[in-house]
Order: sequence, then structure tokens, then C-alpha cells
Amino acid sequence: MNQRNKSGKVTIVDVAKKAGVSPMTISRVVNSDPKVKPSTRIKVENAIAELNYAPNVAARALKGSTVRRICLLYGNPSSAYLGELLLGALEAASEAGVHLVVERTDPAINLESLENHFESDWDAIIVPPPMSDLAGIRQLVAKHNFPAVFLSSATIPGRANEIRIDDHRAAFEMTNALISEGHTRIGFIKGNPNQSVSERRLQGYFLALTEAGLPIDDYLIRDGLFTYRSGEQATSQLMALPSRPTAVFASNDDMAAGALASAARHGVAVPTELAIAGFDDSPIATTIWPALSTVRQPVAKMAKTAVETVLNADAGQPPFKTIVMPHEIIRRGTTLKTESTYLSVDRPV
Amino acid sequence: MNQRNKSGKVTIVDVAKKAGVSPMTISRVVNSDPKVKPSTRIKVENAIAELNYAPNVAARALKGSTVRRICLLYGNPSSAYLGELLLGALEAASEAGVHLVVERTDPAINLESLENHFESDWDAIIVPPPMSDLAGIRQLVAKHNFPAVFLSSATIPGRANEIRIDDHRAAFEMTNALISEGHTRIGFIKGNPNQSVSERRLQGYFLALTEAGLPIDDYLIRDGLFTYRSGEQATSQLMALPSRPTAVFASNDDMAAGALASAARHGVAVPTELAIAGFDDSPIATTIWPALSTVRQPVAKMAKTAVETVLNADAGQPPFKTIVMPHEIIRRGTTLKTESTYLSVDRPV
DNA sequence: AACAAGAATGTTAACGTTAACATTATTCCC
DNA sequence: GGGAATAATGTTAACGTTAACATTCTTGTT
Repeated sequence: MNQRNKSGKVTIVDVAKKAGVSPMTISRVVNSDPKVKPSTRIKVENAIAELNYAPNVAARALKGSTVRRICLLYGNPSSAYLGELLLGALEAASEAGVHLVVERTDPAINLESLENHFESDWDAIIVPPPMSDLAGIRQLVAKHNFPAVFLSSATIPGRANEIRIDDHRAAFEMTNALISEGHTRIGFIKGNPNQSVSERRLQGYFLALTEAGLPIDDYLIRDGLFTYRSGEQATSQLMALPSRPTAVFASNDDMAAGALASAARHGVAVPTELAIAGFDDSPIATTIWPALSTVRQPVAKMAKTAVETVLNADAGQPPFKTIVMPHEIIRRGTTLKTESTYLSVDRPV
Repeated sequence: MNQRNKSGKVTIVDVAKKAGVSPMTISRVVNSDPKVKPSTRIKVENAIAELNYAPNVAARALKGSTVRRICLLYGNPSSAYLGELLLGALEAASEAGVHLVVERTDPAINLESLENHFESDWDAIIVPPPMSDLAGIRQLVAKHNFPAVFLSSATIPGRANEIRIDDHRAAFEMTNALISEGHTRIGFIKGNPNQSVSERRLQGYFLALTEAGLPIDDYLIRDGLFTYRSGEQATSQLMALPSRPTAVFASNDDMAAGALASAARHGVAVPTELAIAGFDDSPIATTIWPALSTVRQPVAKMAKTAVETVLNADAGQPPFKTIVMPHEIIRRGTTLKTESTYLSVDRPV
């Protein structure tokens, strides 16, 4: 009547019988213990394949019974970031047989309630931006020696586990890409000053300009808050300039989308009269048209790595890890592509 | 050295000792078995509170060993939908001590590979749009009597478990909201014809027009594909009309955002010269400026309900359930608000 | 007061896996 | 070729929970 139980119930014992060995040997093969005779390993692997055996995560988790619940803090249910974040975290959690608990907070966070969870409900915590830049959380974590990983936060080397991309280099590369397409007047829209990545991205822009021997023009650098509206307003100011820039690099995609809207309002054609670049490759980047050239962070992979890191027995103790993951410059419709520059940009110096 | 183990390791046995009863009694209290003497229940509850005991999901799952892995199909990692979907599903899965497995597919789906998973890897499946409108998946599910829930798909009453909102009524109400603000020429941008909600939303628009005694003008109804670009193009056509509409109702938010872009390009002010309404309340609705008036689906709650439904022992057998969840008309900047209409729209007839 | 009937609680065993220890097979060397 | 050393496999018990059955405690009845 219900065939799924029958098939789902293949256990390590079934495989052991089939292969003519003990359950323990199966366990060893599954966990790639080196001291299994090759011939035995093959026998077992065949049996596993034939029966379509998959280890029972619950039983594994029960046996190990160390870390069980990992908390992922999030700020906004409709955040562009959230889907990918959850996807990656979920994959790692599932593989490890650990439960993922998601907890909503906002920057006006109630630290006390978090502290209570530390004591009882969670065994580790993952903190994505913008919360990862909040001093309060970092102190709390340090005070409890609580296993934690911070995503894309300020670099305090060795003070906590961190996973991020090299924002400085990414901004440098994207600016370079614009320069190598012939732009010399490139506007920049800064991010919210309360997030540390904002400064890092700005510095990358500076470096590229300097290396290319281009002037740094204060008029071309505008404040932003990572919001669409702030990007739109900043771009309007740029469009009103006597000699306006031929390209705008916004510190995130929402602002870049705002820049595109502003360009439309001013009757400026994109990308021919104005090139636009963003940062993050969030959903809006591929929703709008033309699609945004942007910097892609491997968000899912970062989340996955975060879970794996935090699962480590002594994630709460020094030495802490800082993991820098590879980013990718993505060139779409808001930027001109020319064959000659294409290669040099994909693999910058 | 590591205080989390200490606190995390409170087991049912510890509680039993503390309360002076057997572990079984604790289990009964935790699972609200009615045959526990009230006085005992209180004793146990106190002990639980004092020790901060929380049941070990792994052990539970291991013991129960019925449904263990629920698959959530998804189409696009950067989908606006995904974050909320995962959030809701995760909550329900966590409560039930069940593992959530997410599997990427696209409409050009490989049905055979799915079928293999049925046999072994999953115990139930949740299918959100756009996959939920694919005939192939429905047949596959039916053939295996596989426990499944389809989200926002075509209504085939009683043929499968369905969870959706009343798209027809929601579109009706949103159109009504526009009408009660004084609009009489309301453009409509249709959704992709391969998704059944497109037709339902169009019909709701028709009904509102008809009930209000307004003419249905073919010129005001334009094809769309649920993409930003198609919304932008459709709106451009509407803007080029000799007597253009004063409002546009797009079948989803991406197209409404495209409509906004088109309005900007044509120098049409929003919302004063043109009101715009969308559907879904996806992230883009609150990213752009002015923010979109739209119809909110309780996506997280729908996903949660889906997990709970599919967990039901005989979810794979008839009778199948169809659950209609409440939607919400959300009025933001792309639509004019006037005190007089506000109330009548929040609670339409 | 004695006892049946039911309510409340306790005992046992099992879910699937693996760490730790125990046993058996193989290899190597003088 | 005998025995030590090492490699390969097996056995046992335990992780925390609960279903099924067993036992004890209440209650109401005659």
C-alpha cells in the first residue's frame, strides 16, 4: 500500500547481509576508512549501489550527538540574499545531519534574547550581513566562547571566524573592466557607511583609478545607503554634472538598478551613453533590463562553508579562521562588451 | 571548557530523575498524552523548565522512522520566491523533526531522474510554481501514489493536494481598488500563458470591470511573460495609445517594475499620471521607488502548510485537499491613497 | 471491605549507526 | 616454517526517544 517505506528502509544491516560482511565494515566503507581491503570495498560498494542504500542521518546525528542545532540569523524575509543563503546552509546541514534553525532579527537587535538562546536552543550560530557588522553580537559570541561564523563582516583577523570575498580586489577588478572599455570618467556610489564592505569597495575603486593613472574626482563619488532610492538620487546628481561620467559603479545591485532608473528618467541610453555596474548579483540584477554587470559572490557556497566551519569541534575557540572565497566579474547588458577587453577582464592581473 | 555540551545534553532521563518519575512519563508530557495526572504533569513541566530540556529531534526521527526526507523542488537559486518558501518549509520541517531536501530543476525537467528519487531518496515532495503546472510531474506523482503538494497550480479539484490563494478574487479586489480611486481606463498585462494563474488573474480583472459597469477594452489588455522586459514593452505600447490608461495592473511584480521603468522613459509621473499595481509582493516590490502596490501571498505560511500536509500519513492517497489561503492587498507608492477609499479597499465586499 | 475496571505510571526493546575494543587473517623476517 | 607484527574484520554497547506491553494505583460498586 505504501511502497516508500519498503524502499526507504534499506539499512546498513541489509547491505551487510548482501555483501556478506558485518555492518561495521559497511560503515567503514561509507566513511572511507582507509583500512578496508580493496576487494572488500568493491564488494560493499556494489551492494550499496544495488540496494540504493543511503545512510540514515538521524541515526548518525544521534550517535554523534555533539552539535545539533545551528542557528542562521536573518534580517528580512524578502531579502534577495536569503534564498541562496538558506540553500547553501541547508545543503551542508543536511549532509551533516544537523538541524538548521532560522531566527529573524533586525539591526535593532535584542541581544538579551539571543543570549538566552545561546544557553539552550542553539549549538552554533551563523551571522550574515548586515548583523555581522554589529559589535554587540561579536562581543556576545566572544563572551560565551560560542561557535560562530560571520559572513562578509569587518576584518578583525583572528578575533572570530569569518567568511567573505575579497571586496577590495573585486571592486578593483570591476573598475578595471570599465577602464579597459575606454571609460575615464567613472562615477562611484558608496554603500551604507555602517557596513564595512562599503569602505573596502571604495578603496578598490581608488586603486584601479590610481593604477591606471586616472584622476580621483570627488564630484564623481557620491554617498549611498545600499537602497535603490539612494542609487537613483546619487545618479541624478551625477547626470546633472556639467561633464557627466560615462560609467557608474554602484556598491550594490539595488543602487545600480536605481542608477538605471535615473538614466531612463534623464533620457540617457544604457549602455551606450552610460555604462552601469553593480555588486552582489542579487535577483534584481537579472530581473531588470538591460541586465546588470555585477560582481558575483558565491553566497550559497559561503553559507555551506559557514556551516561546515561552525560544525568543527572547537569553532568557539581560537585560532579562528578567515576564509576568502572567489568572486566573479559578470558582464551583462549594462556594460559594453568588446572582444579585445573581454579576456583581459576575466583574468585580470 | 565547552559549556554548550553540558547544557545541550539535557536528556529525557535527566528530567525524569529530577521529577522523580520514569522517562516514559516525560515523553508523555512532552507529547501531551492526555492520560497523565495533572499534578504529575506540573511536576514534570517544572523540571523541564528548570533544566531547559528540549527533545532531541534526531532520536525522535530515528524512532519514528516513517517520513524522513521531504523534497522541495525549486527552479532558480536567485528567485524572489525562494527565500520565503524555504523559510516556511524549514520551520515546519524543524518542528516535525523531518529533513528538508532541496532539489533544483527547471521546466525542461528530467522526469526520469525525479522518478529515481521517488524510489529511494525522498518520502514526499513539494512542488512550487512554475513546475507545479507541469503535467509530467503530476502524472509521475499519481503513478507512484507519491505524497505531494502542489503550490499555486492549476485547479483540478480532488486530483492532487493543492495550496494556493484565490487569484481570481485577489485580482478582482486589486482592480476594484484602482476603480475606487477613480480610474476608469485600467491597462492589464497578462502573465505567461503556460501558468494557470495568468488566466485566473485576468478573469478577476474582467469581473471587477464588469461589476463596475466599465467597458472591457482589448487595446488595454497586453500580453506578458512575467518578465520585467515584457512588462516594460507592454507598457510602452500602452503609453503610445492615443488615449492612454491612467492605471496599469500587471500580473506580477517584475512586470510592474518594468512598467515603472517604461513610465520613466516616457516621462510619465508615477503615481500622479499613472498608477501601477503588481502581484506577489516579491522583493523587487519594496526595492524600487516608488514601492509597488501589490497583492501579497503568504508564501512562507503556504510552504509551512505544504510540509504539514504532506507529512500526513495518507497524503499520497485520495481524498486530496485543496487549501485556499488568505491574500492581502498592499497599497504603496505606485498607487494613490485617499482616505475615503482606503477602508473600502482593505475590506472589499 | 473486597474487588473489578479503569487510570496512571513503569519496563523493555528497538530505531540505524558507529566508537572502542576483540578477534581473526595476512605478511614479513630470521 | 614459526611466531611476532600488522592489517582486516567482527562484536558489543550506546546515542535519546517512544510503542507496546506490564504493572501499580485509584476509584466506585456491592
